[in-house]
Amino acid sequence: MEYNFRQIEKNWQKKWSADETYKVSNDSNRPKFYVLDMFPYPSGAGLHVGHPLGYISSDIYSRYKRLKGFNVLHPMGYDAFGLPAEQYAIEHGIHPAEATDVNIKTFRSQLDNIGFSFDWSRELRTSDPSYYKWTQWIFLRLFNSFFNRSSKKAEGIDTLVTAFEKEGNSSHPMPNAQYPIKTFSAGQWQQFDEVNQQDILMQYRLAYCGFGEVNWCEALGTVLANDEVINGFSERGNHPVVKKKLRQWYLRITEYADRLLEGLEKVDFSEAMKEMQTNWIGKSYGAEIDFKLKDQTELLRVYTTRPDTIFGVDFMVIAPEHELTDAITTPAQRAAVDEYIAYVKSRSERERMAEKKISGVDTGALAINPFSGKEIPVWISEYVLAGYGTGAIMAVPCGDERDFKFARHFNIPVTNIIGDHFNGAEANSTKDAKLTNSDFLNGTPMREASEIVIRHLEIAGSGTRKVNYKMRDAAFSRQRYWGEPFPIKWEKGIAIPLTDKELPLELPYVASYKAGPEGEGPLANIPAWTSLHLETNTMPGYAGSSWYFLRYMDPGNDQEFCSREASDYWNQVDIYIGGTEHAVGHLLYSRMWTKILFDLGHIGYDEPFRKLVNQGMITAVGYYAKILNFRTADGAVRHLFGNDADISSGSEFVVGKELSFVTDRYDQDSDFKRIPYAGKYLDVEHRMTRKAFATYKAEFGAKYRIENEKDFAWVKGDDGDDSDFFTMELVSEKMSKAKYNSINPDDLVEKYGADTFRMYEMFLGPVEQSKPWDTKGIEGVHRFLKKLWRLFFDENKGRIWNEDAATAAELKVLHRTIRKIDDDTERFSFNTAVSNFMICVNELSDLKSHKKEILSPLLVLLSPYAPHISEELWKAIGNEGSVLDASYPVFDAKHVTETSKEYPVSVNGKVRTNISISLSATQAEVEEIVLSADTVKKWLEGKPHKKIIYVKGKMINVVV
RNA sequence: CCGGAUGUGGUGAAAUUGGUAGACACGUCAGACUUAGGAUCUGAUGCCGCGAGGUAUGGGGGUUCGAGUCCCUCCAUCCGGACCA
Repeated sequence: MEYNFRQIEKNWQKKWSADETYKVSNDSNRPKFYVLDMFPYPSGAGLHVGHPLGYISSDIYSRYKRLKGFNVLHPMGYDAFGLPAEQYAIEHGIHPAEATDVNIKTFRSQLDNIGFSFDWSRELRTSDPSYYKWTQWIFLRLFNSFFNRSSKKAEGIDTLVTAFEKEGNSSHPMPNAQYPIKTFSAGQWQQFDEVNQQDILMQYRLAYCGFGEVNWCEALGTVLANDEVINGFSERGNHPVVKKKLRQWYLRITEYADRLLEGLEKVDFSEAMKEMQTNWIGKSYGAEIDFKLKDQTELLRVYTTRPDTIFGVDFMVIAPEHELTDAITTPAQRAAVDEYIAYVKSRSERERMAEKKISGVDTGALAINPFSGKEIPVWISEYVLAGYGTGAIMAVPCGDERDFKFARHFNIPVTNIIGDHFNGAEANSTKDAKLTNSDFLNGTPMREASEIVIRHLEIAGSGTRKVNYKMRDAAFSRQRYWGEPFPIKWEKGIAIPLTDKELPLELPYVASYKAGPEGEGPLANIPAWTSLHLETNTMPGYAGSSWYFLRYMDPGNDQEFCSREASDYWNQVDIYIGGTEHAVGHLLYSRMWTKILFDLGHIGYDEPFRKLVNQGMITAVGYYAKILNFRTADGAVRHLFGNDADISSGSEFVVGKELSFVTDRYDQDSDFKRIPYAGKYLDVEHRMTRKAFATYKAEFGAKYRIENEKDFAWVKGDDGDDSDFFTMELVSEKMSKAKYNSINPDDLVEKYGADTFRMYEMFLGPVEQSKPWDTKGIEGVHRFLKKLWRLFFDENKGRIWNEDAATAAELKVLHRTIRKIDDDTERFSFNTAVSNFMICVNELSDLKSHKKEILSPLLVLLSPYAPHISEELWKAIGNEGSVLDASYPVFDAKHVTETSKEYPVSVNGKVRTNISISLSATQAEVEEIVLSADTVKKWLEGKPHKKIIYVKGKMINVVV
């Protein structure tokens, strides 16, 4: 009887599915546990071996918790709406709905292949009307609420209207600093017409519509959120992104900045993750200072985090787009300023970011230092951004590098306010100096000075304490088709929300999803849609994923997004597993939505994820032809490095630019030639021989096109073709279908089985760590499972397991394993757990142990990792029921206690020998034994020992 | 430039609180069984050395009886964020 994993795995998968083994009830007297994976976007490429890493971890943990007596929720679904799906659809000429359907089928079959314990009866997809009905419903809650800054929580917009009617907006300051109306009284409110009133309310709503600079991506034909733009290019597709003013929907996430920061203290995320979110929110403390301008009535307001440096201000810089630029420019500087503004306008965002050239123009205006009365020139320069702070800065060159470079470039004199800390050659941003040249602050440590300055400013009325955030409100609309329609219609410029009864507002089926006539979404092309004045934008990808963890709790509910009973029972996600790439996007948005739903009383907690585990990325190995060895006409062997070597005339072969392996667009600019999946054809020195290359071509040639091989320079060795070779470079790179470097789990499951695959993925290393994929090592894990099998069955003899009583040695092995596996699993150390299984099976094999008493508990331990083989053997040795419902073995210390220990004995810190000593030995006894040992005597060389360090159960060290 | 993480054999990696560095595997080498093996089993395998022994966790320094682990400093790689005032 041999280990026929294909048969075994298929059988059990069928059985588990038929028995609904993984169906989870909301009604249980066992404690709950919620394990969630970040659900995938079902791409056309399917899963590669990197994806299941997190899923396997969560699956092991879920099964482990189940054995430990918990009612475990472990669901899976699909993030099916969004840009990538639509791009894919356009590229392949298929409707996104169909493409998504096909892709999901592929995903599902790949997932099923690995034997996960997902409760598929709870599957959801964000593009399903029964799901996005509730996304729209939550959107309406956001639309109909505002952030009350006094209570620091979301409240219904009707409370705000009541307040306006009674007292204007005196208790609820206008959140939008750019809005023309800042304050109004109850009387004024009554007199505004409806459009006006609605417009004001729009400034308060948590989901609001406004005009704003957005990240416009021409190639994708849409607006992107800040986190979807990387260095001026789209995250998806790497297309250029420009700033553009458009009517957009936004989420007022800035109001939640503080709550999002505070919340980080009560969740178990990695420090790195918290740091990333904190940086993204970018809270800074400082002051807004109003500078009077000489001969002008306007005030120039700046934001600074360093009010303590107020006496070091040598010039002011305002953004070229600043609203005061025009008004304050003196006639003498007019021409230069106009010219500079024209220059700035001609430059793209990208150019401005890329180039570090110092540029700027003096406006001729003079600002007046509120304390010293010093007159300070006001410049414009593109290094100051209109969008941050007030779009103007007070420049302190001795303490700020950019300011210093600017001052030096334009010969502006620098005031030193930090004494010895400033060397005149570069700025020093220290906070540890005592101030100099600072009037009443002279001698004050900088850290104390900020407070003093702010107090003085507030008394003088020329400044206020101010907290600033880097984070902007999140753009929440896309000019695209494949997303949730907004449940909003427009009448006379007023956004009217649909009623809950009108939901879902279904996405109409269209044959073509090209952009609308004026850059709007494709929905603008549908007369039936526009005639109802419905909003033509759709929601972004992160809408559906911001609350999906709640839907799993109560997936079929058509009355509510999730019943309060269900969300109270399952509560927060206990373990959330996914990649770091969602650190700022998805995680911040879902945390915000959770807080809003909590504030409005729909759920009972305001953080969605109690603990977050970030799985590392599995990288691929890329193979590049690096060194080519070739023979020239004069017979010399030469080495050609990549394709950048210049081949002198007279060589036997024409090599160089013509030499190439054309495989994909990524190698166009590379110095090396990519040869996909070359791994198993290389020898230890990463050399590809001519013979191996011929085999390679036979297998992959048709698939990946290898061109111009005739120009390839093979080295002729003395012993024939075998010694012809070229050397390849191996590099780590991201797995992607386009790079022809991804590995499909299906292939590995087919060859080794799901259990082997699962354990091997875990065996690679710690879950959180990124690591390269190398298929070679999988054999070792497969051998382990076969070896396990042989504890039960012999190829020839059949059954060899028996029901004899276990020996002390066997029990010791078992209980050591129980302790290790339990501990490792609990702390997500799955790689060491796999090692410990191997050690256990090796030891049992050495003991020739085939006893059910030992093997049964072992199978329970193993079942989270390798469920199929565990279930098969569990049944084969005559156990009742499923191993999945067995109870977890309990560690008993009495089986592993030792009476003596083989101590490493060191002399002066170097281990010289091992001596077995009873664990109950006293210090004096140990000293006597150690000193009488021959080896120790030898190393002491007759010298007296100074002292003997004896750490019970650990080691002994003799100090001379 | 700022922030975070990581540096251990040919490779993936262990070492939970400062206590025998390299567990467990891959690979390699040698051997056994076999018609054959890409099956299975046994042994060896950080480096130098015939050996005794020496030496070794990115480099340098420190604390300690004892450091991969703690402290200082420098270097390298990866990942984020970057004209953020």
